[in-house]
Amino acid sequence: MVKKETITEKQEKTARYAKAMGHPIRMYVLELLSKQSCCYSGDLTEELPIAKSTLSQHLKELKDAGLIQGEIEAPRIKYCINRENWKEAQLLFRELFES
Amino acid sequence: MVKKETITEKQEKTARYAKAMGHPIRMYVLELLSKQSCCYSGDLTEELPIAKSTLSQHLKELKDAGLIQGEIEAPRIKYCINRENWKEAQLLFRELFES
DNA sequence: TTCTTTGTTCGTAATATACCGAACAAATGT
DNA sequence: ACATTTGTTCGGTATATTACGAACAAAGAA
Repeated sequence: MVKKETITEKQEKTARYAKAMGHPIRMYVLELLSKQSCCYSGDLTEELPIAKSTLSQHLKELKDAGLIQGEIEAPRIKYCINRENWKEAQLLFRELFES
Repeated sequence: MVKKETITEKQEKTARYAKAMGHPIRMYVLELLSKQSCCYSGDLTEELPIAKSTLSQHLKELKDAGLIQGEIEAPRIKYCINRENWKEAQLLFRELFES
């Protein structure tokens, strides 16, 4: 199975991370979580000028992209950076910029 | 004029760059241009599996985001990285990941 | 059990993105 | 002047994104 791909898997992956980071709200969340350990989405709802359902969607996108992870800490959910993928993204972007 | 902003200008800017990078085609172009000096869009049309009009739109987005710049070299247009903004983006992402 | 808290999912609407081919514009070549 | 090359813009369509409030689900508190 010969695939003549012009776009590499790495580029696809980097683009996927970039897309997830491509919104101010999500950037805000990522920066917050990368600095402090974790947070609850309730905290974010208070700080941010959006409905909780909207925030939920943004968090889902970040989760789907693998950049954050949620841990149930009833009755709330504690969100943290997904350190493994965060590191991967860090590396991908570093490679992109340092080339 | 007191503005209670939760999202910083820096985060907006980083998100804008990230959004522009959030597509495989655009990531391909950015990586190519960051490595070599410049290229012509005709070269890209041959390599990439998209119509030239579609490519033109992607290039426009990268230009609007300030990541690349086009220089007329008739009858073609030579595209290069916008080094100044590329550096800014590099810095913004480095700060994001290193915090 | 019933109420409250917390966050997701649903339904919906407005806007944005991605893509194509056709038409167009600008400049060079014949 | 006319044809060719190169890339943008236009018109259209399909899909994705962003946003909201309402409804829902899960789990602890009264």
